[in-house]
Amino acid sequence: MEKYESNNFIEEIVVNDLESGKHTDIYTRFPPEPNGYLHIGHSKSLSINFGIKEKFNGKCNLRFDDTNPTKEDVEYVDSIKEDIRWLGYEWDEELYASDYFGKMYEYAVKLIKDGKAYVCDYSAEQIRDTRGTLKEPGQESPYRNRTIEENLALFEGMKNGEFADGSKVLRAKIDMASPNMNMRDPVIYRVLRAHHHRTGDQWCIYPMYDFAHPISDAIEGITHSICTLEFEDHRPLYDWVTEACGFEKRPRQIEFARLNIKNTIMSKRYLKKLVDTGFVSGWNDPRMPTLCGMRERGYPAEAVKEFCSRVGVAKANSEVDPALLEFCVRENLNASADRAMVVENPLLMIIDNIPEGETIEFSVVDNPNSESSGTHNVILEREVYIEKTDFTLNPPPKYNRLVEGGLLRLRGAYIVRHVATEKDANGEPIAIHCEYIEDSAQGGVNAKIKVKGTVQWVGKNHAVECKLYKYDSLLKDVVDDVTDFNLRLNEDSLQVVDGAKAEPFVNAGEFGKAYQFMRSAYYKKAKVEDGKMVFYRIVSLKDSFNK
RNA sequence: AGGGGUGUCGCCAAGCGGUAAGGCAUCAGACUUUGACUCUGACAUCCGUAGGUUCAAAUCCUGCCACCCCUGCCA
Repeated sequence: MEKYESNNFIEEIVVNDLESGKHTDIYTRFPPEPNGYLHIGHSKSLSINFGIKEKFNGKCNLRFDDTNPTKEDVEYVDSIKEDIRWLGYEWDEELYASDYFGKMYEYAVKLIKDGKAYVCDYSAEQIRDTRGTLKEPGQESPYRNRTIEENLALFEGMKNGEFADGSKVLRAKIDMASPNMNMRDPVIYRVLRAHHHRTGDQWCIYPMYDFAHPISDAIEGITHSICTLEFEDHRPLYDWVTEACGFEKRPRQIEFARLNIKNTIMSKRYLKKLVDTGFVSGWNDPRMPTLCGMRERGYPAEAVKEFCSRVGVAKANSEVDPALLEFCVRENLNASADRAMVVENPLLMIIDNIPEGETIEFSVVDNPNSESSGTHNVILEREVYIEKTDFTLNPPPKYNRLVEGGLLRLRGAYIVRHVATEKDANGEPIAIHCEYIEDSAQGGVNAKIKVKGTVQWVGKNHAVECKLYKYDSLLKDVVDDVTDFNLRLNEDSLQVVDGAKAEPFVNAGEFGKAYQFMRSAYYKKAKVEDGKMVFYRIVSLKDSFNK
């Protein structure tokens, strides 16, 4: 038998079950309720469930937990499928809890016949009032000892629409004195006249999660039912249901700590509110921690998966540093993103020994970190822009860019020597004069001259102006008061981008591509706005100078 | 008459009685036609805490402390 090494406690359980012969085939499932979009937190569950499928050559179903029609919608099932595909996971079967409504009804009837469930006429309030408290036992319902025949007739009446919403429920007959609140005769079916996105108006009773989930798992032959920590208390009920229903092969529920990221909103309720109130443009707004938001922002799917893998799986509540996610994004983009030059705060540089109107073309690699990289041409001319911060009259210690009389390499082109500075009334530089050094381009005899620094630049007449959206993620403290969001949206309109790289951007097919703007950040081409290209910042580069 | 969980470096996380892996972050240095990347080095005498068992404990036992979850006809 193949030897497996487990990376976390869940995989360890799986390995043990394989080695002990308890299971020969592993089956997991990802069970979202279609009531919202998937966010980065879900990717951890995805990573665990599909990770086990892939690692142990097993199967994993996508099953929508659609037992509460009042909250669910097809819009959500479509988006969930799209996001899972984006991550590159392939589910074996696409199923819905609602597929089993018929079977679940039958199992409920079986429970009644076995004396393990009863119809209760209590109102929701009465049930609450008799449930007891954390420290005191509950009281048994007066309907608890109805005859099997009566229960059967009443339950069928519930199904047939003879009773008003909320007037009757089916309860499991377990133990009103249990210290576990979930075992105090939990409701397993309620009367609810709501249109279901799949079964329409066929049903007016719907099973509760605690009843539907274990049955769905068991029917599908799930071996390991992985969920989050808050369901630990439900495990006895989960086991009770599969046992009472008489399943031969009973799945094992395993719980792990959900993913939290420092300063990041993960609550579906808040995210929905942000969307509904129009504070963001939609679920896929690039500031959102949703998978589609991150996709829109330019995060590579592989980076998200790598992040989940680095976070690990355990049972301790934790908050992961968002820097880890950004690291994974940078790591991925560093290998894949083409480089482009951009100047955000331009300072005019006049290269005196290039005649007016003359241009010099240089070929530069798109991505020096990639062996299969293509090249593109950049055009040097008499007047170019460099970043304001790349020249200073008063260099601080360790400053290695341009100073008066100093040398500087224009990336991909020549080394230039500073000769003069034009200043405004306040003594601030408004333009600098330089001379390029002959034969200092790559391969030239003077190319090896040592210069302190290399900077990006754009030709004045060959640059394209675009817009940069420097989105920051929505911050948690921002939504503490939902009426007063501060969205941290910064829009910088700037002089940009070396023309050679910019031209093709207007072709639709080029959108979505990520670039590293030299010495600033990774950006993604997003759209055209007011005739200008719009870039979203994906993530910043590490910058040890600006610290 | 409460129950169920968790506590190992700033943030995650291995560890399963034999004397504290790894990653992120941080700091220092090297390299560099991106102050990026890469590379090198530093970074827990200590594992919530107090006792106990043992030749030996983060790992076993006992008490205590802290935090999380549970009183939906939500999932």
